Order: sequence, then C-alpha cells, then structure tokens
Amino acid sequence: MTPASEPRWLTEAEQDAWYAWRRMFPLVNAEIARDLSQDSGLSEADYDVLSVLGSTDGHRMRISALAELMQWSRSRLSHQLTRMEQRGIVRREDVATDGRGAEVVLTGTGVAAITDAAPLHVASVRRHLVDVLTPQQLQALAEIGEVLRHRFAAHRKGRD
Amino acid sequence: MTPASEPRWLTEAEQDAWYAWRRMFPLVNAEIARDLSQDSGLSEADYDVLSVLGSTDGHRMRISALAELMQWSRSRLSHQLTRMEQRGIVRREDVATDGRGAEVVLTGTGVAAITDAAPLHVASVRRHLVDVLTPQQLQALAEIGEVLRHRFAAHRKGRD
DNA sequence: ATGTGATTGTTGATGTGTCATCTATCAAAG
DNA sequence: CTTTGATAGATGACACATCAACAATCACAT
Repeated sequence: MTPASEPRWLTEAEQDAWYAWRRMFPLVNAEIARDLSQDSGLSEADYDVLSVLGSTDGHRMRISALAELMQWSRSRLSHQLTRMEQRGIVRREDVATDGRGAEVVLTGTGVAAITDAAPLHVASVRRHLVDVLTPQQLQALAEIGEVLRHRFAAHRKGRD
Repeated sequence: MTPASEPRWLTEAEQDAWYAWRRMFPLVNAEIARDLSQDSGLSEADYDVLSVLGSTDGHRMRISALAELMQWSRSRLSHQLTRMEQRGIVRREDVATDGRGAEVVLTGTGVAAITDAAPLHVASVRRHLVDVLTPQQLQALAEIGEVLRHRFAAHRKGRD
C-alpha cells in the first residue's frame, strides 16, 4: 500500500489569501450584524428573510421556495420562522392547493421592521465594506463570487 | 425635525460585490467545514485551536494568550476547551506563577488529530478555494483583507 | 495588612445552525 | 383502491457563539 503523497502545502501568497479570507468575513460581518441589532433589533438572518419577503408580491412566499431562493436548508428556515413567528413579524399560513405546503406572510409589524431597517442597513454596509474598498476591489469581489458560485453549482449538480 | 435624508442605495456594481460577499463565504466555508468533519471528525473551531497549539513549544499555551492570538473571547474559548477536553484532545493545567491562570496542553490524541487532519484540510482548501481562483484573484483577496484589517484595527483603537 | 480595582477564567441563559428523524401528503403505477 | 416512493415541513438533540454575571487571584496604594 502506497503512503499518502506529500500534500501540496500553501505557498506564502496562497496563505495570505487564505488567511485574509478566514479573518475578513467574520470581522466585517460581526460589525454589520452589531449595527443591525442595535439599530433595528434584527439579526442578519431576520433581515435576509424579511428583505426577500418584502420584495415579493403580497409579501408572501411558499416556504420551500424561500428556502431554495435563499439557499437555506428547510430545517434552518423552519427554526428561523418559528422564532420570527413568535416575535410577530411573520405568520405561517396553510396553502389550499397542497395539503403539505405552507406559506410565510409578512405581518404589518414585519413590513414596518424591514422598511425601517433597510436604509440603516445600507449605510452600515457602506461604512464597513462598500465605501472602504475601491471600485476595482469591489469588481474583484464580484468576479470571485461568480467563479465560486459557478463551481458550486457544477459540483452540486454532480452530487444531486 | 428633519426627516432622514434619502439613503444612498447601492449601485448595481456595488450590489454585485455585496451579494457576492454575502453568498461566497458561507458557501465555500460550509463545504470546507463539511470536508473537515467527514475527513477528520473536527469542527473548524477544533481545527483552529489544534493548529495553533500544534505549532507552539511544548504544545501548550496560556489560555488568555491563546484567546488573544486567535481573537476569540475568553468565554468562547473556555466553552470550546471544555468540549475539546471532554473528547480528550486537550487538557487544562494550572500554572504555577499565577494562581488565576491556566494553560491548555495538547494530548497525544490531540497531536495525532491535527497531524492527520492537516494535509486533508489543505487539500480541501485548495479544492474549494485556492485552486479555483487565479493568482491575481488570490492577491486581490489578500489586499482586500489588508484594507479591512487596517480599518478594523483603527476603529477598535477609537473605541477602546 | 487592608481595601480597591483590574485580570483570569468559568458558568448559565439564550439564540442560532446542523443533522437525523418523523409525520403528513402527494403522485403515479399496479 | 392500494402500495410505493418522493416531497413539505416540523422537531429534538446537539454543537457553537454571545452576553452578563461570577469567583478567585493579583497588584498596588494607603
């Protein structure tokens, strides 16, 4: 039996990129999350769900469609919705056409929450990320995201 | 009282970058974390602690120094160490010179764990990130990380 | 020596994410 | 019809992070 071949360790440049990757995101995101919590009393997960629902017709969406769109597991979304429902910002409704199915609906409180939160959140994103980087750096981020997204989609197709 | 001024919403290019940022990281990191868990039975938090301890003299470090180095809260580290200690991969020891202090020490099992895990983890990082991007993109990541790190350090100084 | 304040590390409560599992329903084939 | 398999969604157990409180110890001025 052959021993495992010597692994290709990261070069210095690769390490720099990898460490940047590992540190960058939690750092910036923690700041944005803190702002969001202080300004609007919402978590990032709350905000993400609310903002998707806020831009749909009738402020409602089939639960599994929402999970699909957000790339969340059903389980995660279900737990999240339970918490949000308890706080009165969304409501679940059975759907007539499918006995298994359910929809999430924004409540009035929910609409108010996302409406109030959005401008503050954009400002926060600008402060902590967008206005800090050059247009070239923003473009690089977008391109890197594209590459990774494609790779991910291709990979998932292979596994499904 | 003046109403809040109209917020500067994100341009399309800025949105692309922001969404890339938001999706990219969880996506890639989830894959790497899944690999790590399946290959080695470790979480990313486990791996981070083990790899720092693995590269210290005597495989041991003062707990608060470790927290400082990793930029973790003491609380977070303490909880994490409790879990790791229960699984036998690290051990806590009182330190003689300071009655309050304690050190973490890698156990034999812990050394074996990080030794076995490291090459698989590097391969995973390559597969999901490093080998997917061009050298230019890696460099862009490193530079963006630098900018954000500086901004963060400056900010924190202002708050401390 | 003693009181004051800072530091070290732990703990419990709470919110969150993942995984495996469960129920109910659907759709399609026999 | 009924069986069979897939799908929608919820749930419980667990790992993890954060926050506020806490005990023990230290350093140091009085």
